[in-house]
Amino acid sequence: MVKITDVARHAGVSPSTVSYALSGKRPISEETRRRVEESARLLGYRPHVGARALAGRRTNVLALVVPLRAGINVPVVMRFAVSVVTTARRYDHDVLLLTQEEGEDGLRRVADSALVDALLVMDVQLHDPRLPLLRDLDRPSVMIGFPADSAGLTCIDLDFRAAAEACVEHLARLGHRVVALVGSPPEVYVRQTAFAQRVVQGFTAAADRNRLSSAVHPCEATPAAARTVAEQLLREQPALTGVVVHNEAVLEPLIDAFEELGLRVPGDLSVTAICPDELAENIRVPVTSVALPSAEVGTRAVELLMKKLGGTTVPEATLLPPRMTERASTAPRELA
Amino acid sequence: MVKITDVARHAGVSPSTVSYALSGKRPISEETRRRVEESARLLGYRPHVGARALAGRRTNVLALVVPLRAGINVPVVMRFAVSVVTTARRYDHDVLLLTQEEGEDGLRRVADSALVDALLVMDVQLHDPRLPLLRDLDRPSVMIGFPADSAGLTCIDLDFRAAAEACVEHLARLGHRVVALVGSPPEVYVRQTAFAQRVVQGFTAAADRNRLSSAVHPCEATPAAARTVAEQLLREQPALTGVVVHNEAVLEPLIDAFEELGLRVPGDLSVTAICPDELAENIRVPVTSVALPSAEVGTRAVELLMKKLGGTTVPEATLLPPRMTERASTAPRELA
DNA sequence: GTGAAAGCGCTAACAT
DNA sequence: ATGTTAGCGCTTTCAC
Repeated sequence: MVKITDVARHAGVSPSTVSYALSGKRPISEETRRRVEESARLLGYRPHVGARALAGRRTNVLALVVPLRAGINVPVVMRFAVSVVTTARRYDHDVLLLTQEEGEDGLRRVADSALVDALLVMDVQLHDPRLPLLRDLDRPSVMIGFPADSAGLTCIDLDFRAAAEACVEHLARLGHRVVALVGSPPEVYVRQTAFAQRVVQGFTAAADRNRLSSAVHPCEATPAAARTVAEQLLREQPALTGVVVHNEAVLEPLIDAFEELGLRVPGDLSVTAICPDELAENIRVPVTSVALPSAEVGTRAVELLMKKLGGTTVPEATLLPPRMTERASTAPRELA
Repeated sequence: MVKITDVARHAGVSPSTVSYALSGKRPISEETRRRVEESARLLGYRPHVGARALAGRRTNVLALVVPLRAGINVPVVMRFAVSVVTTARRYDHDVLLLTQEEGEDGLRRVADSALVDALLVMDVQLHDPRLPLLRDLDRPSVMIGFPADSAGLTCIDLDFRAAAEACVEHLARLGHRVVALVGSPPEVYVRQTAFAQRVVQGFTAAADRNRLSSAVHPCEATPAAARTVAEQLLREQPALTGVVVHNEAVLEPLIDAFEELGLRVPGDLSVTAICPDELAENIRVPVTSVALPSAEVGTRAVELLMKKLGGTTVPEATLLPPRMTERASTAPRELA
């Protein structure tokens, strides 16, 4: 293993000069800096992270806590994780993967043992048991999602309320007067996940504002449930012509079910969704949707964390504005 | 921060005794051990991993390299990753997440900087550029998948050849005489991923052994491609009654396509697959399948790594035997 | 602008 | 069975 003293000897300077030349934490003559960098490169020097952590109280490692519970969308989590790792690397940081299962103990463990400098927590619940811990921890953290009380925390997410409103406004502009929201599985609401509730709030508010008749239906993540909901919708709202779907798993089955029930999309029924673009684009009828920007959230979250590590204060709440793409699933209401 | 000297003072022993009592690396009187553990618990002592790594040359962190390229199945990767993290925790280890993108540099970086003790590499190619590095590294590693030459490496994977054979044997036993394999997207073969080729070999060998007429078709991961392949199959092998699918993305679309072309599954056509059980169970026609045991592979891979870290020699190759579950998609051939 | 030297908290070899 | 102590490789005063 090549260490800092090796580089120092090779460059003809002292170890501390190597350290400073490489970190830039104090002025070094251009000439020395060059020689040191050259030597480090030549010898393939990699600072021992343990030693660095011990002396400098920095590991350059971030913790990422991923959920693995029912109702979460795996590709979304994965995309998010990859974007976190990629962005972290741009800031010369690595990422330690923790599962939700480890809970508060896991967070405390990696923080107290100085394994990580900062934490990124996904899938935050309205009354998340980890919040007090995260507030107290001496290490900065960023949460993906919003709890009921986000004071003292840094949170980021898609503006789900605005996303739902955008969907409804779009349908209203197309002349639709009776709309429904097909939402997440019931357990998501029971768990009190903020984003699901915000979608409902945005949906309802926008529907009321536009004087639309509206209804909300949670839906299990199975094709059978989609079919059931479709039938129920037509029974309870016979004049229904606009649907907002916030449930990746049933988007396609739902459209199938509607068509099997004799409704053409978008001829008889306009469908919009809040889902990853990738999904919206690749189903039989490409769906007008508000994107779930997992990659962007990941990038932004890491950037927030880096600012906090650097001592900069960052806004407590970051809401990413919805971005809607019109596709083949929405059309003006056909007047009977 | 509470450190080992704090615990030592509290327990009335020396720091080294605390270290030994906690690690069990030398005999400690029952009485002392108990006192030390009690003090550690009471004070909430967490060894500083940096200090431990520096002194003990062990970080208790594993690197996991995940693929993120075209043609890989995201939920499978995620399930695998979660099982790796969970198993690693059972051995008191954490997991650092690396992306394939970082390539050899990434591996060298985390190894040289003593960030990790060992490496787990997914999605190994037949002629993987990382192999020489992994052979040379002073740190143990385990690969998921098999390269062309696995000498000197530790590899583990489902026995894909046996899996394909099991599918064909199953069809043969049911009386089918003309069979086809719908395989991975062409790029997977071009990349020379071993498992795809082994499936082809197993399929062909078993078909020949049973004197079945057979054909192999790569297939893009889109419903349109599935449709095209289905049509092509019926055109080129009009007597086709058995299909093996090794391509998660098109399993359901393919069955849909066959039925739209007038073939009932399993009435006219028996379908088997090599895919995650979760997928096989949850499509319209539950499919007889050989499971893709991502979670088991993850667990076993970590166990192998732990043995290697402990100095035990482990077999170079571990092939998990296929496990087939019969479902609704296969039936005896109807004699016309 | 650069160097010398004191630790950071832990483990393990060396004592007893 | 336990204690003493010398580092592990780095960062960061403190000195010049």
